[in-house]
Amino acid sequence: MIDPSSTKLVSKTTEQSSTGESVQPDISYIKRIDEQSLMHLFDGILKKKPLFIDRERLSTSYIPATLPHREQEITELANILAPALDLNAPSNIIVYGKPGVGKTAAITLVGKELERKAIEIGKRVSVIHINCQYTGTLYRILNTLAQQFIDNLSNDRPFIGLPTDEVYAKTLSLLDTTNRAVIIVLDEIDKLKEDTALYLLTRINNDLHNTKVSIIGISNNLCFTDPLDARVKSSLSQETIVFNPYNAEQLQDILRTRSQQALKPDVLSVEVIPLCAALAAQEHGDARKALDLLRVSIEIAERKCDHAVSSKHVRLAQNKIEKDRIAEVIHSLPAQERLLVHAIRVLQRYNKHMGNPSAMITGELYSQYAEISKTVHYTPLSQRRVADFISELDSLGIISAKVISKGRYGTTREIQLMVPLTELEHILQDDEFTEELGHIKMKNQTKLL
DNA sequence: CCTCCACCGGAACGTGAGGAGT
DNA sequence: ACTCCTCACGTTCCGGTGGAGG
Repeated sequence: MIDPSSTKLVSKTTEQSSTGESVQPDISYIKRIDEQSLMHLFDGILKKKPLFIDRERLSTSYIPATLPHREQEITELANILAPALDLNAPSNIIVYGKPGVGKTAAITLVGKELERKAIEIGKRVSVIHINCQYTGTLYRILNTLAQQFIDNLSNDRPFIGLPTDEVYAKTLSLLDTTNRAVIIVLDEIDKLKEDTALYLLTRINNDLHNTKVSIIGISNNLCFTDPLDARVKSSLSQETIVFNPYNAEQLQDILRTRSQQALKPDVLSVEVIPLCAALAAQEHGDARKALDLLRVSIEIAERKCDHAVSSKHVRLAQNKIEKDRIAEVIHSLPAQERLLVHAIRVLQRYNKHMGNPSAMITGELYSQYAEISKTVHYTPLSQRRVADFISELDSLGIISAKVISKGRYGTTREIQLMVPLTELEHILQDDEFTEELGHIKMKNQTKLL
């Protein structure tokens, strides 16, 4: 976030000093801002009565000491992992469950307890968490693993620029220096880009003498093992644990427990927790969503200086979360994909103007995109590539793209904007292409009119 | 019933940036 | 300078696909 006023300050002062004359930058107006507003900038905020005691407790990254309604899964995990304390390799586990059902939290909790217990009884047990979304190749996984065991005092460095088999060999030698158990947690294991990685990792114990390794794979996708090699599949899923979605009542429990620790008493109206829970339960019982909703509701109430949070704040929070998400997604898109969003915007505006309620189709959208690209002096990408962008925008929830057959007139995708047009236009207001495309929209419309 | 359109979407491949060892 | 790798981004090719229309 860049504060526009601060950029103005910078540009003004540099402008003055760049004239070449030895003039001191005029800072009188800065003083004015200081004295008149900045001095009191935080006063009002500080005067507001905070509703939080400990905001962190409602953060999705906070891992509480207990996880309500996950006792059974935690016990199961602990039973399977217990052999690690005798330096035996526990069975490999696959943990399934939708986002926000406590998979990662439960495993982190059990992992920490396992490491603590190991220290207590004088054994070496390490639990290493790797997110395959960011570390999706064998090479990177090996590097991450190796880094955990590199002796800080030695000169060993992470290896880059070596053949993968050499990195594998070096990682093994680092792992195998002493008797220990290592549990590798592969979060979002379905994002792993190489099947060979799983093959090697599940057979790693054959190449080790002192260390025992076992794998915990976490996946949202129940079918992710389907395309895998049968040997990998059986070795990876020796044990399977499924985390079912929380229902609304369980979500209420979670929210109550957390808010008791996070908030001052009597801050929440009675309907708030049931409403947050119900809204999150609609989306596959996602506790993260429920917590976000509650936290943002409280923040909104706090900002409005309200003494209690009501359903009104929850609704506002729900809107805000969705708007922020869409805006963030669109702003972070690469230029070509944003040009496609502009094409959608222009077509949607045109259709609305013409009173034409029908959805866009791929061919139509591609032509509009190509025209817009040329206007801003970009080379339009191939239709194949743009088809992938359309799928991506669909999965991001910005549009809905449905494959339909128009019979003799071919197969296409019917594309509908899922964000209100005015909101999309608002989001694109400060986009780098908007100004240049402003007149095109008009030209296009008059031409088509 | 068959044809055929306008795409879909998988597969294979190319390119170039970037990082670090040799 | 070269090697060995990842990774992002893109293209071309081509076998489907499903229903309107002949």
